[in-house]
Amino acid sequence: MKGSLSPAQLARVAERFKALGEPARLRMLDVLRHGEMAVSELITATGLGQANVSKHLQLLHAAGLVARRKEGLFVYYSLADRDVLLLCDIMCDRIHRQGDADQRRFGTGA
Amino acid sequence: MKGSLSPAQLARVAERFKALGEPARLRMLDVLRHGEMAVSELITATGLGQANVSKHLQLLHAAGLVARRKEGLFVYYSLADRDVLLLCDIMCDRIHRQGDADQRRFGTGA
DNA sequence: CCGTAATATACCTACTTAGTTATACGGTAA
DNA sequence: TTACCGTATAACTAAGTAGGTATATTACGG
Repeated sequence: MKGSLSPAQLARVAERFKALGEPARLRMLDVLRHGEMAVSELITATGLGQANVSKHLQLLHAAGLVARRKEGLFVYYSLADRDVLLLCDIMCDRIHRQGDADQRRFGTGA
Repeated sequence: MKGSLSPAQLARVAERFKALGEPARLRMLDVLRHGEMAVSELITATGLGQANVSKHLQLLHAAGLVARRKEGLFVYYSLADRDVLLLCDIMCDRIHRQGDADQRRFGTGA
């Protein structure tokens, strides 16, 4: 029930959705589906720059979407909980269902 | 399965999450839970400016989150489908569950 | 036709942010 | 200690965007 949310809570909900509203971050979360991963692995897996990945991870962590674990030189990140994937899957379902209906606004891809 | 999404589809998923990542738009969607509503009603209900509401509605419509219906001078907007609320409720659930744990980053609320 | 109401859009300003490069921090190994 | 590796952060640029005011568009009533 969204009506029971204070403005601060509303802002937190928005913060989290906004964190999901970036293709690079969605890709990182998708990569993390395979399990806990160090920053350097995410860099390799996504092809993004090191500083960029680090910043995205800070943001995802602040939004409570990923968890951190330090071990020596490495910092391992993982999905905070299964809701993260649940949200993504619901949204992806919509994409698949609407499919071609949406493509007209994008051409055939790219 | 996010892995099956093309870059274009990934961008669409991000577009939709981003559309949800704004408190003003979340409020508008929340208001629309009561049913179809004209722009002027949304302006009154949210207290936002007319041009601002109109722009937010265009964005929500482009993201496929709301539906439009014209009738004379009025344009009625409504939630595109129940997934919109489902997503919000899942996210709100997280907020409620994590509750105080998150508040420490925000003080007692603004 | 003209005036008016409801909505959309153009334009502007201030703010946010993705991405980059360079550098700082923290931990390890020699 | 010094050198090095993994990660974080600072500083900057460029692009996006929320919000406002003013104007355009559309549809109705007179």
